Amino acid sequence: MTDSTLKDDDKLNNILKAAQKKFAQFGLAKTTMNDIALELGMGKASLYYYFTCKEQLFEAVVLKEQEEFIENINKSIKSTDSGIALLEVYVKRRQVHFENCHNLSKLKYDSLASSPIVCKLLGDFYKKEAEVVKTILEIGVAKGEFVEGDMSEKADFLILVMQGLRLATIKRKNDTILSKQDHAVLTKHLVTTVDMFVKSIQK
Amino acid sequence: MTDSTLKDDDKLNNILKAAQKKFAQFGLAKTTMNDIALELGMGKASLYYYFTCKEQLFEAVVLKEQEEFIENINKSIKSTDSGIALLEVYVKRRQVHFENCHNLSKLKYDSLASSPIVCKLLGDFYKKEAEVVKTILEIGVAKGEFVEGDMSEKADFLILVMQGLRLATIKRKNDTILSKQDHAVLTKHLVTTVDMFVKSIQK
DNA sequence: TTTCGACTAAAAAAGTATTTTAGTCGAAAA
DNA sequence: TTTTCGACTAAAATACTTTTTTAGTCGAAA
Repeated sequence: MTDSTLKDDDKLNNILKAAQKKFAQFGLAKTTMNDIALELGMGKASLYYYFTCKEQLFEAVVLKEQEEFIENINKSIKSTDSGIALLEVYVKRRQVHFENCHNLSKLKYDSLASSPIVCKLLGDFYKKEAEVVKTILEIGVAKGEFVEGDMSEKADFLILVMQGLRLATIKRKNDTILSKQDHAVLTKHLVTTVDMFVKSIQK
Repeated sequence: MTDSTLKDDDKLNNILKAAQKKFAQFGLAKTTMNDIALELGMGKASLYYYFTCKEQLFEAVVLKEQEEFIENINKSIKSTDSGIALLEVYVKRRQVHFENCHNLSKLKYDSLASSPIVCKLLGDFYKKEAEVVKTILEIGVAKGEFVEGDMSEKADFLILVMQGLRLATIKRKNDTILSKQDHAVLTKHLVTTVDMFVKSIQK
């Protein structure tokens, strides 16, 4: 790797970080390319040297967030060999991820919340999650913790319920951003759900 | 009860039915008092003889829907004495209710979806449901089916999960109205959830 | 007691003018 | 050659204005 490539990566990373900050602050629709350029102290036109359009930049930010989360879980998968323990880790890490940097989840009331790019990113995230949970469940089966069966279907179901708990919690709070306390309560409910789920597939 | 009271009730019922039909068709915001009057073949002004405002009429429609559902469940409670069986009945009846006549659930994209009256009605429904589910769970405890504990909390949790499943299902369908098939899949997920829940509190 | 035509005030909708913003391009730094 | 940016445009968002629709009233009539 040459020096110039390193510098390129650094520059790109700075842009992504600035964009992430602004998108998290204002949402996709209300963040302008100028906002991001200003944050970086550079001209707006320069951004277009790195990204062809605003949506591509947003996509890159979200993809980075998603990858960090998934990699994080994958590390745990390598170092833990209990399906039950992994599910516990998973649900808690997931919560931290949503609480801290999930730019997608902040788009609830963004006018672009159901734009093609956002839908695609949400769908992709769900697929990645389903894959990871399926892997965890299969580890549990291999270790003799869980009964055998269609783990793909069970993973989908668990994720659906977790997504639902988040949505229902937000709705009950009149669609406002969840407070620290709300997140804590949601975490408790999620853990209860996972416990219940584990019990239902446990040998 | 006199003849005239009967006639009054009949008239009121007709208005409620017409209003229910129109609200289900267009939602709260897009249904005009004229639409409802036209449906009844009467003048708009006459409606104001029975209801002081549009919101009061809507409230009456939703309250009627809610009462029908709750009464329906209460009948089953009187004729069944197994908590497990009652939960199964409950989840299925609930689905039928949402599928057929839940005017509140059709307001997702209504501009008045978060108006005070709608919020109040949703909150009231949740409280009524929580009460009913708590009663069911307590029957289960009394019959020795379920372990003892805070049944109020457990009822809240179960309802939260059920609400969540519905919301998550709708969201995955890009916030469109659920088809018959979608409802069937949702019902399956709800039943699975209740089974899981029962297993987790079973003696 | 119940119905409704005629009315008003307020809100929604449609239409228009103005401003902002995404994205381009060519020239100039680096 | 790679990167930056000022100046520009077309399109979209916003602000503003006018027109239409609608909730709700009232007095008269059935």
